[in-house]
Amino acid sequence: MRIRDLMGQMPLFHGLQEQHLEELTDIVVDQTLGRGQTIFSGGDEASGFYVVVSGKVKVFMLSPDGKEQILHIFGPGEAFGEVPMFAGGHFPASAETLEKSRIFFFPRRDFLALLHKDPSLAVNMLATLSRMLRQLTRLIENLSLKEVPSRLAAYLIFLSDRDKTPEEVELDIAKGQLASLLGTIPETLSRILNKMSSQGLIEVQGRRIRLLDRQTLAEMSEGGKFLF
Amino acid sequence: MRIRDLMGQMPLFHGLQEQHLEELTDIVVDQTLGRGQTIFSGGDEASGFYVVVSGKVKVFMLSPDGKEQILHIFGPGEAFGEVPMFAGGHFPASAETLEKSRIFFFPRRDFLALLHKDPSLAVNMLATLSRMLRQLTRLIENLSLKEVPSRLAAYLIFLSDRDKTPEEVELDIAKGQLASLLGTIPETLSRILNKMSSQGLIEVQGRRIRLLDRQTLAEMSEGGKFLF
DNA sequence: CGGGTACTTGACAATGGTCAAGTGTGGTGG
DNA sequence: CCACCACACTTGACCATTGTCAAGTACCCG
Repeated sequence: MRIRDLMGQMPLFHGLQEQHLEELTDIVVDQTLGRGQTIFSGGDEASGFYVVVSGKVKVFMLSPDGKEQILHIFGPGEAFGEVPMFAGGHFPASAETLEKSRIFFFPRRDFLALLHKDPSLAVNMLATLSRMLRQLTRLIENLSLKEVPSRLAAYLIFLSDRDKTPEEVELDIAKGQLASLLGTIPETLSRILNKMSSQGLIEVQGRRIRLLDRQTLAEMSEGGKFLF
Repeated sequence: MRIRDLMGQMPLFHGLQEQHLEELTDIVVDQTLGRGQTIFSGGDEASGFYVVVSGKVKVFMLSPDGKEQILHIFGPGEAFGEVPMFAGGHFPASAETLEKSRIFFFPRRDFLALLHKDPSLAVNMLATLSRMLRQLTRLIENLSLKEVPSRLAAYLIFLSDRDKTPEEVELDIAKGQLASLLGTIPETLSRILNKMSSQGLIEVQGRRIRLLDRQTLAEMSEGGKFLF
């Protein structure tokens, strides 16, 4: 598929003038990375931002002693690494592929020029950043105000809603990565999955999780402290 | 002071065309609120966003059982509540004055129209949102990857840098609010202040805190930059 | 089939939150 | 000017949640 058409499908570039889309295709850098490749590291000088074409990219931070907190996992059509474009010059977090991924890179200079020319591009970008702010707000809410079981319940409900599979979900990331996304460690996640199973809330078979009591899971995810 | 001049000083409106600044003065709603007044609550429908002219506003979330997590405290010249302007229609968090404050409110409709007309306004807004993203990223890093003493140390160092008072800082918010900003509760904060005192790191006299061992505090905070 | 990674399980420790009871302290009204 | 009240903060005893360390098991890929 042509680069031009791929970009036309990305929300970030919706409603752009044809001429500007063409200009973008001229400045974009197309790259394909294997699984587990580093795209940038926290603190790195930034010279542009990225969009996922295919695959999955995690954006995360590391504590001094190595614990990882995933901020977000980006899939096809989603942009990441925009913050240094507009504030400061370095990345506040790190990015790495979770699987073989195709990535578009947009150099800062050229992109900023285009931003000033096409207001819809700027407004799209504002929408993108706002969604990320909302997202991070939720993450903070979860980390600070809820316990791990609530976060897990919320994630399961979220997955089942997203994939429209009310009674069963399939994790699209490894359990260890899920732990990091939920702000905990694999051991704790494992124990909680176990506990939920023995309480008849779920049934775990590898990455497939059956939601036996969606009702209770939904209540837990609201944050109320229940039986644990 | 004239509204026009006040707005001219706000980073958000820097570099705007004179004509557009004038238009803004026509749509702005000027209001003054006493201490502890609610500006909006999480989940509320949003019809615009806000800028602090004077005073202090906290943006925060509440857990179902009442624990509060402050996301950020906004001072003069800072904008808040922009997320629903561009993504979804409701506020993800709540806002309340910490002291008597003067606030400008910008209605969504008129502001969006202006955004499409003046690219520098859009770019300023991108910068504002990006800074907030960076900030929330740090908050998440702290909540998830550091313990409370580290967060406190980082906050003290941050304050002393910000106010350029290397050996002593004056808290500009109540200790209870500081606890909520650091993702903990007053009791825990109190104990940690105590511990740091007995370790000879600091000396506490009400809201005045003497930094006796800046070196160690800096090491504890690991990385330093904190942006509350 | 072998080797490494991912995951699980157990015993333990510690961080931080809960509850309850003080101790200021500032502001207001008598 | 002082007494009092409300509110912010402190302190102590306790314990729940979660992380650490150390093995052990399952499972996928070559």
